Amino acid sequence: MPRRIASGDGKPRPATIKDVARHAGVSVATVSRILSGTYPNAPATRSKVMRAVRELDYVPNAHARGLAGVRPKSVAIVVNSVISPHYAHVAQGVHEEAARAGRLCIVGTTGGDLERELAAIQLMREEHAEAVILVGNINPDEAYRERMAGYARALAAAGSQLVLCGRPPLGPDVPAIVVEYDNTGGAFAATSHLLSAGHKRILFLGRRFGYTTPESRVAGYRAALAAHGVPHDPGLEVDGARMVRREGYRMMRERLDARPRDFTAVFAINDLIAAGAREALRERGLRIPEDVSMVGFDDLPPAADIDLTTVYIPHEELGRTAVRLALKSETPGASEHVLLGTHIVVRDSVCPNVGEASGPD
Amino acid sequence: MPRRIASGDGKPRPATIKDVARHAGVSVATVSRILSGTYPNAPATRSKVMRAVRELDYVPNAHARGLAGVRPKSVAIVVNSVISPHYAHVAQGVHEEAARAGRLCIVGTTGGDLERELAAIQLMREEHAEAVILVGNINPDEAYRERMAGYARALAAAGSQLVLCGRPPLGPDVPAIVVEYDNTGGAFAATSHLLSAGHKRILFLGRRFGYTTPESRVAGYRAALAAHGVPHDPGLEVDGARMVRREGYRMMRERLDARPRDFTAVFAINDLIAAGAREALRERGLRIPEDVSMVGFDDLPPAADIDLTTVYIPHEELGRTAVRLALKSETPGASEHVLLGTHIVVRDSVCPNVGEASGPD
DNA sequence: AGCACATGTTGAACCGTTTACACAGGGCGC
DNA sequence: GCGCCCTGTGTAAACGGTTCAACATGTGCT
Repeated sequence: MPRRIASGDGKPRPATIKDVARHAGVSVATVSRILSGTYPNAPATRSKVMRAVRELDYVPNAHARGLAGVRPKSVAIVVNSVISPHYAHVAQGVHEEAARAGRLCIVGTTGGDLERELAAIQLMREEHAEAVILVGNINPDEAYRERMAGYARALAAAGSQLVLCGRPPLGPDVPAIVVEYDNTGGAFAATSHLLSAGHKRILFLGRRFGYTTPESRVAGYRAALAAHGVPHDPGLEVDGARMVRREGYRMMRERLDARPRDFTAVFAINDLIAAGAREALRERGLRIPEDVSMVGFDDLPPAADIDLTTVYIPHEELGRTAVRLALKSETPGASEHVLLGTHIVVRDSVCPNVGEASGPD
Repeated sequence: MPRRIASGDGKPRPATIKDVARHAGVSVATVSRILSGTYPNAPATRSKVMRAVRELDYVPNAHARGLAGVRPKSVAIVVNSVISPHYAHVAQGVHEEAARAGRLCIVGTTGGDLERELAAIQLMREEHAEAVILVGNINPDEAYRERMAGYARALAAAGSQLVLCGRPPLGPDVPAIVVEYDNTGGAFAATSHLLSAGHKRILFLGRRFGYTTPESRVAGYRAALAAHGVPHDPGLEVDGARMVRREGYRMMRERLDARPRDFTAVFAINDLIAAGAREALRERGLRIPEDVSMVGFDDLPPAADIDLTTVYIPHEELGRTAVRLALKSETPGASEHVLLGTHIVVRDSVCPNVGEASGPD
């Protein structure tokens, strides 16, 4: 039965190491050493102390320990949102690996707002976490680079390892571990898959300038067209804003409203966009894959539900790798660059193209 | 240009409040008071200090502050998994409200394992977070109650407010804020919806004994049958293990393998189960809603994709309310009980039943 | 001129832990 | 019997903030 120490005014307060020391009849140093387990100690003393710990229900104070120079057992992660499946899966990987190493996770969300991201990092500097993992797509303009580089150096000075996850390096002189996945290769494979089925008019849905992830995927799309000797029509690249289902619906619907259909296949920049576009096509009586072929990107839950052929990203592996590398590096401020592979997952959303090279109708 | 203090060996180290004080030519007490903003101070001093803070890129050390008796600005949350949509949405609500209040979130995951949950709480006690929010379904046996009650009191003693989110109270004498949603009412509404369409043989998919959430939903199902004067057939309640898609598929598939179909409608305990069951039905050539009507529970992403009528749970509101109530209560150890409403969301998965009362065939 | 009083600032104690350093006592070789 | 190492323990000084009590300084009142 744990008994709580009563302070002067009768309110219970958590037991401290001093209480344990008094209870066990030893000094605080002895208690500390026995609990840390890294110093020689006599079995008799040890059992006395452990009993006191149990009886008083003592847990060490993380703040005091942190102050005393022990790096806190925590990993910080900054994501756009925790309900966006990609971020959630990366976060899951981070949590798994962190839990395995006995670490807690400190999570900050940004809603895609750069200022909120920087504010979160600032708060995390105060926490002195072992690692600060920034995940996801970003618009890396010059001002951002400047500020983030400063934060990177500040984190290194505070002893925290910065990790960029699915985001390009900040520059050669900025200390950070970078864990990326192969966007361009995945987009190349997806586009090639459609091209091999005979499609030549492939709509790219969700282009977005300035953001690294969409740009890499567009690059893969174009490279595949070039490799197959299919002419590139910029008119087939549709710009999108947010990477959500509704936006996919909007893009496809507006496209179909604006002009006759001039494509036989769609490469959606991610599965959510694909799901939205699919809905807009269905409203027009167009079915997948009979009338229109489609490939997505991400291989997240909606893909399986709608039988979508898509590109698999090792979401959780990204998170796990980020934590592993960060905890491995002794000296914060390490630099490293890892690229994880992607691959295509074939389901039932692509049919051979039997129509005209320039499209149906 | 922030300049970092160089320690003896040349390595940069983060600036401390002493550095700021020296740089500004005042005492540390003055710096502390100006930064906390709660004491009177002269404008001239203030600007001197603020300039020093900027120039040295000073951020306060959360551990030191925590040690000095200021409650850390953080909220802890324990969930089953961060990729399970329900938990993710609740967590999103927690994050939103926490971010609004300038708090970081400390997240622990359990994978549904009670020991890991208790271990996470133990770690969180060390952190002295303002609130510890436990979310989700649980199997509250007596041993669990005992231990959790002990933890609740320990948290209260440490000044942290315990919040149970979507989980029943631990007992009258255990200090905790409880935020639940109306499982029974939602299940009643869903079942009534099917009954009103003329269905009398309604399969309940995903019963699970001992767990609070499934039990409340079964209770709502039975109450609706009783209210409509429809006899209750225990043979229509199918037991499930985990609340995932695969399990829904398994249950429906085994049911259809085992005996002729003796139901015209399905009430799935959640949307994931519904999605899996739908797949198994489709493999048998049974379509929704033409051949079988179906209602789910949760109103999470898969539901919209498969046009599923379902019961809406205020996931994010649960998280927001938990944080709001926890931060509101001055004295940790407050007790409160809130019940949030649910309502049915009608999509396209229910048809009027035109067959026999006892089912088709 | 003397006093009360508000305003700003400071020195120092304190929070709970780790750890460098000092030291006690026992076994051992000389 | 003496010095030595070895093992285990204690003392006290950090760590970086907050805050209480004390103290200057300036202002208005008698």
